[in-house]
Amino acid sequence: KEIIEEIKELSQLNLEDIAILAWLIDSERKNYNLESLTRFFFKEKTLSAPEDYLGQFLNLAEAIKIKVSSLSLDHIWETIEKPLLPILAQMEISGIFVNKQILKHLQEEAEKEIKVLENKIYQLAQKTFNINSYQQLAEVLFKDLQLDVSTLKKTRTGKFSTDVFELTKIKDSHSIIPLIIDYRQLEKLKTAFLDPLPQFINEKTQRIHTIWKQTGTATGRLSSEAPNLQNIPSKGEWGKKIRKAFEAAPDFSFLSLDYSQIELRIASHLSLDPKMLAAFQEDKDIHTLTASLINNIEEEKVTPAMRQLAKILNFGIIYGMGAKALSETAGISLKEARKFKEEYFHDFSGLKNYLEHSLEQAKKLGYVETLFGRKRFLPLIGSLGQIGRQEERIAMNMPIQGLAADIIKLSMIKISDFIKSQNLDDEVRLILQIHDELILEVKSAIIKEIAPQLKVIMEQVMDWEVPLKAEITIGKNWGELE
DNA sequence: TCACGAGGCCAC
DNA sequence: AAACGTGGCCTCGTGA
Ligand SMILES: Nc1nc2c(ncn2[C@H]2C[C@H](O)[C@@H](COP(=O)(O)OP(=O)(O)OP(=O)(O)O)O2)c(=O)[nH]1
Ligand SMILES: [Mn+2]
Ligand SMILES: [Mn+2]
Repeated sequence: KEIIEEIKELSQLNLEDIAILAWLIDSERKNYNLESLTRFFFKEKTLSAPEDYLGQFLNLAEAIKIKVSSLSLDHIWETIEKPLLPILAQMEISGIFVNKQILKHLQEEAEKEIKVLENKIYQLAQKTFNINSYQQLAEVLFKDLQLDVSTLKKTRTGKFSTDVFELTKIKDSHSIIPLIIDYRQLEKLKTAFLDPLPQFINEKTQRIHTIWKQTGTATGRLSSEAPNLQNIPSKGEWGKKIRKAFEAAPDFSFLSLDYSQIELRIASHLSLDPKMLAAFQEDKDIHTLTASLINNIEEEKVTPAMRQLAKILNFGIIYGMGAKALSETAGISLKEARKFKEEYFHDFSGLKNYLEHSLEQAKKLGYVETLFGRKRFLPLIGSLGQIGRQEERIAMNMPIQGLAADIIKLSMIKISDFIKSQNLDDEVRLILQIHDELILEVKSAIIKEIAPQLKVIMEQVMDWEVPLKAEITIGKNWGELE
């Protein structure tokens, strides 16, 4: 501890700062602790004797500073990551209230439903087995019940896949299949959310305090762990039920602001694609447009589920999805998928050119970067085969996903400054960041007045031709935002 | 008892 | 599962 304090004073950096700087240099590492960083930056040496630690750490901090500035990463550090750090620390301290009784109730409800499904499955299988074991499940389906395997994909280790997509393909061949699909979903919600979440509730605060990881991704996004609050279920009846357990404090409400079609808007700005820019100038919704084209219906008839699927298609196509995957995801023929992609990039030819430009830059320089200079190195991009191809897709994705991350981080900083400047610390708190969405806890009495101001901050953060748009929703709990 | 890969699935 | 990408975390099976 003493040593750490000394390091702080001498280098003007603390351990967290060093980790973040190292992450800016090399964003794909698992680990940014001092041991592994020392090994990385002074390749031949390992940690020396304890009495040399201080000197070694100072050397490390110095080496990292030099590297940061040679890669021009100072800007992103000074303007984004450094001011963000205390904001994340405050968000951890704030936490979010979770209603234990609701969770417990849902847990029991899920358990009952799971038991019922379990028994029906055993009956149809005429034996009991562990449904959670896909090996045992595959044996029951394909040996005992003799279900047709001819259409089924194999996993990469050569076994028959039993994932939802494959099960759905054969769902009409036996009444056990739909039950297994339902079982899987409920079991997932129970084991991944309902069971563990109560454990994370802090006794003193009755709130969950996630860990916000500032060095957790290769693109600049945040991640959240213990528990991950960025993947709480949102779809369907159960998603809503679970989110309802996250409640605003008495006299407070949740305010959510989610950027509309964010990576598409960013892509239009970066590519200057005339059609895509025009679409956003006219406040069009490209996810909805894609849904209407795929389903052959009017945009007014597009359901939320259809729009969600179209979202996957839009980003999938942009980031290099193949025609085969497109056809299966969209539920269209291979021929139609090929045609859809062709027309997509014909319509958005400026986008296509931009993506190719990203690829060229990556091949030439060995890295890609965002508008703010956040970098991701791609040492294998020239190589033949699967890994080379994968890095090509990364090269197309990172400058866009990474810029989206830069943008929302800037918004967080501006919103935090706004809260401070207006002396609203007791009335407005940042609670969650979910990649392109901020959730705040705001005194109900002033929320109507605050919401549009925060919306403006988020929408004006970039000063671009293409409008950024943030959608406001408000509610007493996370499941009932309107 | 623990660590790890595989398979799987939740979110953006 | 796949020529979309970014994560975290669950269970199972296996091997120390
Ligand atoms: N590559 C990829 N990126 C995704 C996917 N889903 C979400 N994202 C990224 C791109 C989105 O712009 C961003 C935010 O997700 P949202 O669910 O908020 O979607 P988006 O903002 O596009 O539409 P929205 O108007 O908010 O419904 O996350 C996906 O399936 N693939
Ligand atoms: Mn969005
Ligand atoms: Mn979102």
